[in-house]
Amino acid sequence: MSKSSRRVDTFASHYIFLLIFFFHSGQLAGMDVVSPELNSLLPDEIMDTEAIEDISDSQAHGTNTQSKTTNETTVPMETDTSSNVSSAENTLVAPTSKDSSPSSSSAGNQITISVSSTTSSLPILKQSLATSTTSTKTTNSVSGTTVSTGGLKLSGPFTISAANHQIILNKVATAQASEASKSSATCHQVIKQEGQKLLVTAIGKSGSPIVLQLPNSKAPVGQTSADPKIQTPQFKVVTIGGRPELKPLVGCTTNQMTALQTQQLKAVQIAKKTPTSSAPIKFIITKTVNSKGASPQSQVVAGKFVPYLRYLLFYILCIIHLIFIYIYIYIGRVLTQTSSVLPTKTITLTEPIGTSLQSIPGKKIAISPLKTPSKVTVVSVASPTSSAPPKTVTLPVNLALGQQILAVQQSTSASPVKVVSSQATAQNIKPVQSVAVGGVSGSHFKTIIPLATQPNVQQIQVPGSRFHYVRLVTATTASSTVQPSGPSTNSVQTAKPMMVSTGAVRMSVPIVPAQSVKQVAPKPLTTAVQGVSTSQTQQRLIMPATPLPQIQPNFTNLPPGTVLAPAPGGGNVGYAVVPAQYVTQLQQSPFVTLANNSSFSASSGVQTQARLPVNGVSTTESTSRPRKPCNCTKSQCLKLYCDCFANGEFCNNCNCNNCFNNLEHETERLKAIKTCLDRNPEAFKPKIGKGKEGESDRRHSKGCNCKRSGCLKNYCECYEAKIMCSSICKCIGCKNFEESPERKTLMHLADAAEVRVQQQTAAKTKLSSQISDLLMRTTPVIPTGGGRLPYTFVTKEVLEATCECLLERAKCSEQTLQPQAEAERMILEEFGHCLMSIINSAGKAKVDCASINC
DNA sequence: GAGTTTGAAACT
DNA sequence: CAGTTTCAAACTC
Repeated sequence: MSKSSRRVDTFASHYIFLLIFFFHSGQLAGMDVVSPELNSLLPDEIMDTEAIEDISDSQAHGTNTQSKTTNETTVPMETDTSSNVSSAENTLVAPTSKDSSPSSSSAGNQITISVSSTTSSLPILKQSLATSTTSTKTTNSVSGTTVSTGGLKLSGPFTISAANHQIILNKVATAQASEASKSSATCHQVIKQEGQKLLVTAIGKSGSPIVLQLPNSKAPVGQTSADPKIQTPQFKVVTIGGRPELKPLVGCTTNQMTALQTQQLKAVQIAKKTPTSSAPIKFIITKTVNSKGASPQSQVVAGKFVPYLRYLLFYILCIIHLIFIYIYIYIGRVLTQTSSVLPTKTITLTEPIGTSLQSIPGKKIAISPLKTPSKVTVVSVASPTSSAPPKTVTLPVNLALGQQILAVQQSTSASPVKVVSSQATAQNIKPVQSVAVGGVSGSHFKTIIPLATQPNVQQIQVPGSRFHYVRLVTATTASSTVQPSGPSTNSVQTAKPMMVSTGAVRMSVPIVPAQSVKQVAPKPLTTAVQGVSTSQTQQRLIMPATPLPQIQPNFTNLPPGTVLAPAPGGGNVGYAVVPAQYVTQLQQSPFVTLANNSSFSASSGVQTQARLPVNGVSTTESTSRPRKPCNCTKSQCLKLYCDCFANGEFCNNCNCNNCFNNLEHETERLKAIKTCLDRNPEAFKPKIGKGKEGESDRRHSKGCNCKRSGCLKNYCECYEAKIMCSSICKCIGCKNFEESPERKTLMHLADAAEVRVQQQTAAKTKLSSQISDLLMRTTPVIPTGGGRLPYTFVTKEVLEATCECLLERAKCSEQTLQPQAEAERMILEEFGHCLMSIINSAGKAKVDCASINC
């Protein structure tokens, strides 16, 4: 688990602990968990409206008599974790007070409590006003009306059975419930209860859930459990536990949930770690919202839990709100820090028509907000007007990132779009699970915007690889609606994979069709946009925008920080590698460029341009050296005459005229790139490459053709690259070889000049530091007053005077024939007087200086 | 800074 | 592939 996840767990555990503590306190004090006033104040949206209505109805009916009997009898129980848990088949049914033979197979109200092996994590369930705090002792089978297991309380007829490391309390509504639970207190028997169920589940130390099940009594008696037709269509699950994933409550409960129910499940999950248990504990409160099969009896029973559930849900909601606030504060801080560099992006999303999503009005669906407050991922899905059925796309997001998804959906499709968010979140640890992409069909391209990092930085989920941050360079005018627009009409492009290799990381970026890209891009796109950046260094290699076959191999040689930019004009051009340092240009362009966020941040304000590594030589030297601006006048900087263009860079701060080497003329530029590559496929490859075996490590790939310069001037590319001419050079009168005296002389001169420059620089630096040090020593500044320190007043004259005073005192002592000890004392006293005089003088001078300054 | 030189790139 | 032209950097004054 990532740090962020752990942090969230800690964050959530804090509140959960308080919550549980409060519950315990209230229970032990014999108070109602939720007062009527508080209960009335609870917002209705906390709980499902239907469920509340059902419960209210059940309470109004009051047909269930079990609530009366709950207070009458309390069956002390004690959970024997060592024996009962181990016995998988032991079904212990305790006799209830009045209901003689409760049966789990009865269709009446049942409370099924599955207790894990340990009681350390027992939840407190107060079904009614029962206040018994007796510790329970689990026998083989216990039935009763009130059960207290550690902190757990149950009131009303019930049966308790332990099976499979679980203690099952089957609340028996009617006397019909009888032997069946005795005979088989396994989960299946519990499952047999039909109708609505209220499941309060906590996972104990062993991880087994504690299930409080309130089934509806409408189910016929003796009905088998596996009937899915009577299953409640909806559940509301509140899970509190250390492990984010939603584990099956009980085997029987899980079996009851069909796939449809799973989709309709609303889950709020709170990570928690019990202070008393090393293992994470999960409380799962499941409330059915099925209003069809509600029986009066079960409704009454469920109504008893309404205060508790309301209370619990209210606090959980509060916790969620707190976490959201925390997230937003954190994001706000991050955005504030990055807002100066990058503009924030406005993402407007509309709710899909006919969607079956949660009724969150904000058009944003917070998925598992409790997981990580550090990062929030917003997935913007701009759905086109295509009639393609929406497709639920699952994003295997890296868990370590601990991000969250604010899934926002824009879909004009009539088909409902499902966000399998909470469910997936509950089932998996991954905080970011799935995103529904409305209207997207067949797209494997997912875009996630981690707001915590940079507003425009997005992540591309590359299959088989880790997250790759990319960045959406949006248009200057943020559109409120995510509508793919642009002059480009070539929306269909063949997907072609690109291999980007940066060191040990090799990444395959599938180029999806432009149409799909448009859907994920929240900004108007003129064409398909792909950007991949895997490092923070800048790039310098320009790759052709056309889908030339010879281009793709070059991607393997892409330097880190390479950015792929789209062709603005469309046509047959696809992607081009643009310098990462031209983010500002990209930001203002209508194109979308994806790049490494760090590279963007690092290069946003830097005008220096990096060069490709030359034959493995580190680029740090060349990177630090700013590229010289070009002065092209006739080539429009679209030919290899231009160094910028040849180096795969945009012209920046150049002196060129009529420059086309920019994004404004990207079409022409791409055409020029294509032309150059047609002429020479290796035109943009570095000219200085590795030599043959035994030769120098670096040599010119083509060799020079010098005739007059003797290859000893910078006209010669070999000499300019500080390499010697090789056999492939066609130079005439070459003097750029190893034994060349001219070359040696030149090199010596050059070295001497360089050394001289370095020495001068070092000397200047040293001198400067010495001067400043001397100044600091001679005139130290008092930080507060700005005057001189007292010791600076101990000048030579002062020292001489002090010494004279001390000598005079010594002479006096000698003349008076004082003993040596007395003489020394007198001298020391005199020295003290001198020091005091110096200090007083310094103070006076300081005051005077201050007065003068005033 | 203007002019010249030079050689790579571009063109034929 | 060779010759020519174009071009911009390097160089000189």
